[in-house]
Amino acid sequence: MKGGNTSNPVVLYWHRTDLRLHDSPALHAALALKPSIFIPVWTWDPHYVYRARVGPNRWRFLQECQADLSKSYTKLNPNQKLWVVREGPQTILPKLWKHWGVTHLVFEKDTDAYAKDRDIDVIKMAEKVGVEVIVKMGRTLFDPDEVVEKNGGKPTMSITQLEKAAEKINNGSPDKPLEAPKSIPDPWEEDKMDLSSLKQDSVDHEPDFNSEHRIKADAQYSQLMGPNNDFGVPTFEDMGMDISEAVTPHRGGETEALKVLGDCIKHEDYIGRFEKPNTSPADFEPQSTTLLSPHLHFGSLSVRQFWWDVQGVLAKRRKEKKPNSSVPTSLEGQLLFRDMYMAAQAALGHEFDRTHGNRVARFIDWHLKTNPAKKDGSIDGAYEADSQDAEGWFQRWKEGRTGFPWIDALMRQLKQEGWIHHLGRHSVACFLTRGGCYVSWERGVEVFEEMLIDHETASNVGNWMWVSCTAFYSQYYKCYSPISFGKKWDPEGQLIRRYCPELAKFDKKWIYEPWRAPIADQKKFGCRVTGDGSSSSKEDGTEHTYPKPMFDFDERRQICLDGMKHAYGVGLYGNDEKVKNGTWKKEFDGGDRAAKRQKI
DNA sequence: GCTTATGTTGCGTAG
DNA sequence: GCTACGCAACATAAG
Repeated sequence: MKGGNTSNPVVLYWHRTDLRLHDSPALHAALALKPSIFIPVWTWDPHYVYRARVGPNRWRFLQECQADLSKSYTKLNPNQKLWVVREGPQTILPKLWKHWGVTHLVFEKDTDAYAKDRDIDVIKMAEKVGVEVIVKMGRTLFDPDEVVEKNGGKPTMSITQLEKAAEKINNGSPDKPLEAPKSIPDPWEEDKMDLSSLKQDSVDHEPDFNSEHRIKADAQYSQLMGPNNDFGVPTFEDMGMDISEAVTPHRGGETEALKVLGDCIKHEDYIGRFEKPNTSPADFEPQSTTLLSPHLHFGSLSVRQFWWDVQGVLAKRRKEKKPNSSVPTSLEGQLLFRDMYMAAQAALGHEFDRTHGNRVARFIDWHLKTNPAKKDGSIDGAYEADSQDAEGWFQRWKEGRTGFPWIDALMRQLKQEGWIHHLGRHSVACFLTRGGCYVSWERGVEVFEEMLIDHETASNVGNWMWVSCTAFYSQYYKCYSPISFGKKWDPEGQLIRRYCPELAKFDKKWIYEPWRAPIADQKKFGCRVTGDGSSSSKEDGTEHTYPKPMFDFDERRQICLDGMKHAYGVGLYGNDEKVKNGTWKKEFDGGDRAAKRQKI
């Protein structure tokens, strides 16, 4: 790679998945160039804005991360901030290189399949015009590509595989965190920073996966430098969205992330004895886990900082002869799972997030399967509407009106707060797929993608495949019950009372199964169990209603179990020819099994 | 190639 | 409140 003017480097730092100053190997490398000019940018990419499913809560979290980072830059240098430009990186970056006389482009490595393609394009363009590119890994404990290589080129399908691969990289020890910079060089003077003379490339507003959240036309791309021409962080106003819809109590930003981490680390007993299966999915205020996952997603917290802070506590406890929990249920184990999914994603690329063509995804004759990719390899998100029942169940699941209070409370918590406990995710995911609705895990992935503030493609897709027994895990006969699983953690039904307030007065005897309460009791508790929970089914008057269960769970569990057993017996995977050409149906009684399943 | 143990986190029932 | 076990039984790694 030919460098530009290396004696006076003009460094463009491209923030993406690293909204922080602490422990950023890429930022460290950028500043090590001793830039004469340093410009940290964020490209407000139409691909993410329109083609990723993002709900109001995650937009808000992202904006808080951007605003906090911008403020931190300004604190170190009053001339600095995060410079947000409104255009796709593939078109705006070459214009910026030219306009600002950039010699070096520096960014953190990404594992996402779309991001990888995008970065390859950008690197090629940079090389063409003599801009030197520096890419550093910093998003995971270990470089996912290196993990894959040490795993024999195969996706990591168990935590043991991940650990063994990590052992070969650095004796299983991630790099130590780097200090945040103490100073930041200047950008160009105001006149040269101004981009008014640049022509903005046209932006494809359609399809807009997030249109349902827009209350008016958006003006995100009205000006390259934003509506105030100040490179400011986009607002809900710009996006045509209503900020009052973003009701999550969880706050974004590096400052907040480091504060939460610091508070967690102080509780040494909690850190040392942490076992995920023993943390309650029903706890709120405070939650039973750290809530640091959204910060890991946006990079407002470095995962290696988290890892080594935890290691510090564990070492201290070992010295004090206090017991520590172990992988995989410990806190370290949770972070290793994240790396495991990242490496699986890195190995599989575009195959990873769908069934079709996926070599590790079992083929199961789910309802509402994603349609196969078009000839050009693209998928438009459409799915096969093979069952009206399943479509209805899917909508009721999504909206939290299945008639099973434990499921509905969790789905409403998810929608309101953008976060639910991992075991709560298991519970609702099992219910949608192999333990209730027999709907494809691909539908669940999309709903979580939209709603979760900590949405990480690798972990989200990986966990959906896990829980649906599509990959990673295969004991489909172990099924979460929407009644007894919640009861075990929360016999009083506090979570249900909070998120399904219409049931708040129910006796604990009925709170998980309100349809079984005698009518007289329902009247006494001020809530009738009737209808399907849709707005049209609600009776007028002051009395509350809660929907009847949408099916008999025990019956559905049996039907699902039978379906899974058959699919496992057939043994097809997503990359099988029969899956690709549709002849899989012959193995599933000519495609009749789905029809039979509905009639039961 | 065989057997055996293990695998992030289940449920329902019996004692 | 706790533990043990049947459930119906897969994939993978280790020996």
